[in-house]
Amino acid sequence: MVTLRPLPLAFFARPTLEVAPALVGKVLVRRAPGQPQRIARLVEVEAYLGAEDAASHARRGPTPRALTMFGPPGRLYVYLVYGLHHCMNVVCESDGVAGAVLLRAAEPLAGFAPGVRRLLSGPGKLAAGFGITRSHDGSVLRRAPDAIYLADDGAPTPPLARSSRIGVDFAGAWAEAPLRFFWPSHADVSGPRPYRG
DNA sequence: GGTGTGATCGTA
DNA sequence: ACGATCACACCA
Repeated sequence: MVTLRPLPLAFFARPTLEVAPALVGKVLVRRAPGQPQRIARLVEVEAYLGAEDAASHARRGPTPRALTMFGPPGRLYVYLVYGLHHCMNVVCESDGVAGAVLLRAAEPLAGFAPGVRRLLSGPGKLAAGFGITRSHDGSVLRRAPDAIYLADDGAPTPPLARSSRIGVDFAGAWAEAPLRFFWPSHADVSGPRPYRG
């Protein structure tokens, strides 16, 4: 049994561009009632910035959907995409400043069905794997029954690559900004294989 | 009030 | 390559 050190809220009270790469290799943890504790290691994330970022939900200001992105750091920002899938983000920056990191893919470590390939590869699958829905929007990351949190399990810092973000072709010049951070060649990274980098 | 649109995924 | 499916953002 490894020691899980929860990331303090101060970890997220920093520029989104600092937090995003630092999250690759950290673990996501959730224990829901009557279920085994689920643990997975993040292998792919994307940074979404404020009003200047044409790919970000914050680009139109604090609209009802994006309001959580403008709130205090260390909370989940969850939304529904394409009417079907949920996407799970962690809010960064200080209260009042928009910024969030989209959690895109993770390697299952414990509590998931064994033998399933790439079970958490893709933001929709990652949110579904942890049972995260819109009802979790705005919830604080914390180690508590049924809550979700991010932790450092003492594993060494993984190799890191960056690329443009996925699925944001509508965003003009911002579509090409290298704001996707991932563990290159890791089997659980999302997207077509071999991944584009 | 009506309309267009996605930070995706599975199948063909 | 495409369809599923709907909250939300925008316009009127």
